[in-house]
Amino acid sequence: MAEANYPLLRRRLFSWFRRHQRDLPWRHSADPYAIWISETMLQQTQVKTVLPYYGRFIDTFPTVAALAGAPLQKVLRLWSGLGYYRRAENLHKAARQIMRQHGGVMPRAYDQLRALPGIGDYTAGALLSIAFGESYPAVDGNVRRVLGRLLGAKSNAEIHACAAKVAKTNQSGNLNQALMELGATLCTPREPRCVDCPVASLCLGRDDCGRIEPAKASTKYRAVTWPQAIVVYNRQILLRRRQSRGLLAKLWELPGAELAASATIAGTMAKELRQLQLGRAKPARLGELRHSITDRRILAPVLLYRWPVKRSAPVADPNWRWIAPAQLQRYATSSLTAKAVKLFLDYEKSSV
DNA sequence: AATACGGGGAG
DNA sequence: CTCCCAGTATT
Repeated sequence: MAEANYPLLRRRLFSWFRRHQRDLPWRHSADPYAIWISETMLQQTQVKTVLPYYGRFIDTFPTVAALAGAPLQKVLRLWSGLGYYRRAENLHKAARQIMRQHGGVMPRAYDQLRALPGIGDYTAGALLSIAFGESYPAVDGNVRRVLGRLLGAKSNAEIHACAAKVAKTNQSGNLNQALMELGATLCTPREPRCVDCPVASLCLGRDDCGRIEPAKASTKYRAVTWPQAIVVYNRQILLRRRQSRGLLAKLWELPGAELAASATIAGTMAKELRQLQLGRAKPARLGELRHSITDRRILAPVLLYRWPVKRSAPVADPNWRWIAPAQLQRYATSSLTAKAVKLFLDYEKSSV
């Protein structure tokens, strides 16, 4: 790792960022709470995906107190489709902790921020620098890549040292954002646009990023079949709530399950719908969805079951509920559930 | 150090 | 289709 002209680097980054930064809603706010929400939504999630969620969330929960006072299900509902739902649970939990321990005011000390669930090293640095104007690095995937190419920083320690030097200024929030913005718009993982880069003349990896790019770990995917049951009775469909831990915790979903090895769709659905006593009802197959959840590549056949009208009081379990399909958006669900219900509604519309 | 945890978009 | 990404918490 070579020495760098940090003052020049900071000047170039800052003036480029001032001129070329994207106009994003959270950049209009100086409220640490709003910045916290945006940084949490942006964890492992692209700007374009976050955009429709951010304003809605801030409007509904404008303050720490509003978030802390809301029921978790309402928070999860506003998070539906954004993924990594633990982030929403942690936000809710952290808001309540801030009410208890900090009088409802976002703490501005590193250790206090790190003690909040869902705030790790990156988010703590982002809040300290962007929201509180402290000279603190914020190292995310973009910064890691940018500094790797720009300065040849390889190890974690090197990258942090470089990031800290870049941020060693009273504009650390803007400098940190400039590094991230550069990584998101120009210094992209593939096909970086070095011709437009404000620091290309200082860059060790210019036009040679391929060789400076760290080796990427081989990702392994699992092919999964996960049937989705639309059980219809009296224009309503059946929804159930998932368990409190693990994948899609506490979200509502259509009955169904990941097929175990060597299991069949029919056998799995018979088990999942056992308490409904549908007998040997043969479902109609409305179509197939493809969806990804973390490492799973899901193939989801959507199956339509008609509830036998004569049976009464179908489901007593409070974690199962009949709903009108149009009411789905009142429930916290994953995108897979939303896609399956949409498929059903489109099917109904076309078959009338 | 590995693994779990969503989802959409790029190419 | 494969690969990637504005991370954190758990094991």
